[in-house]
Amino acid sequence: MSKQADGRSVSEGRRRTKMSKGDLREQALLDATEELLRRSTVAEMTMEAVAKEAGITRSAAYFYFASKEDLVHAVIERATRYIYTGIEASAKASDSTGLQRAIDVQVDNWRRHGHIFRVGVELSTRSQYRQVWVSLMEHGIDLACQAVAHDRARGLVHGDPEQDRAQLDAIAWMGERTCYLLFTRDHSDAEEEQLRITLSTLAHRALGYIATD
Amino acid sequence: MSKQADGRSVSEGRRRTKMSKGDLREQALLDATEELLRRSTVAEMTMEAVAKEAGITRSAAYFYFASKEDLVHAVIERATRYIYTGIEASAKASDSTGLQRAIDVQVDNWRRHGHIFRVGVELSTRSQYRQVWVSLMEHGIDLACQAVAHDRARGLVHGDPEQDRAQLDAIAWMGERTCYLLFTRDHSDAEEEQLRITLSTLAHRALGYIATD
DNA sequence: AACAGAATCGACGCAGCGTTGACAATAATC
DNA sequence: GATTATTGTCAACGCTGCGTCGATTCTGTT
Repeated sequence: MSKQADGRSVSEGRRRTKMSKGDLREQALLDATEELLRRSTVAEMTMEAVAKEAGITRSAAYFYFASKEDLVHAVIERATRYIYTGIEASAKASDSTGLQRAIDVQVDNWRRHGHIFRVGVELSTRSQYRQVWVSLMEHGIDLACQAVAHDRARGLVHGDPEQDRAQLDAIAWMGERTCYLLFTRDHSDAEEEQLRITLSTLAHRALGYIATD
Repeated sequence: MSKQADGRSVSEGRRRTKMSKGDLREQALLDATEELLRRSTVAEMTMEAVAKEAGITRSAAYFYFASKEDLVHAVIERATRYIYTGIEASAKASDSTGLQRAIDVQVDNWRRHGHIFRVGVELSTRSQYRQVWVSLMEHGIDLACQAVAHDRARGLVHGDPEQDRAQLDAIAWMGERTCYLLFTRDHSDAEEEQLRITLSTLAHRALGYIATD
């Protein structure tokens, strides 16, 4: 669909890569898209609307992004970069377990970037883009894995670490799915908290954390 | 979108409900759709193709189903009815726990009806159709709940049953998501077995089943 | 035979995506 | 500052695919 091997992002029309005035338009398009996606699904959102919101013509938009999907893809990538740094940052210590923190990070990210994550999930049903979403998840799972390993080193976990990866994999997708369902409908703070507790309890028990609940 | 309050299914064009020759065509359309959906996503599948496969014109198809989504919806409903009966049937006793059986049923259903389930997941990102899929899942969760209650009565589970429902909810969606990911890509039998084990272990530990692993 | 309803089809309108080619603005080079 | 290349813009076009309509044929009933 687009190049990815070379330096730059997956999404460019016929544009050269060089700093210029039009880069503002590119940003404007990304902003417009992200904004519109807050209230519509990918299918509902139209290029006409995006272009209008960004102050240009629909066809002009195709100068910057080769296709609608590429545009959406770019929005996700941009958000992803931002989110990644957030994940690393919150790896600082606290009194709770590393696993607990990993779960908190996931739920927090859904709270803050739910509109983007929602789009990621939607797009992940298209075979060409599934990998984008899966990769993002796997990055999170890697971090969770490290957190659990660290917890083990602190003697917080019993049982063998053989299955940790497989379990965390399943747990992460459980979090994704339940968060998706919660954050794409009206819900109370209490429900969020309840979900956080459920996921936490479940994960700690499953991995063999010594009881503290 | 369509009526649902009265007797019949959600999907009818302008057709009267009466047994006739054209009912065969209706079946043919459903069959054609199910067949095409084995190899395409909903978005990729075209009404032209479905109609051709069923031996009629595209516009003729609209005599039977008001829209493409309604047609797909009908396919899911038909399969769902079939699957429901299968679920009830497999509630017969065995040496394993009820929870184990519930998980086996889920994985088995993905093995057998994966192509339909995949479509359900795809369609569930459309707000109008999410409920269809959620309802199907909830039906399964209800059964799993009963199974666990029964296991408790047999003394297989310790801890309080307070959170059972919430936990099973999360566990079910974990199963859905991981099965979706596995069954929509090439995979070996071993991977299926591994998934089954992971889900099973995780669920039993989380709910407080007495250790047998 | 006559009639009603069931079923079929071709043609139409429409939304939305992506393309093209001509043109304007901006920057680079001399 | 004039020439040229690059960057950016847009209107018009073509295309696919969905859903609709009205005219027409088929089928069974009285």
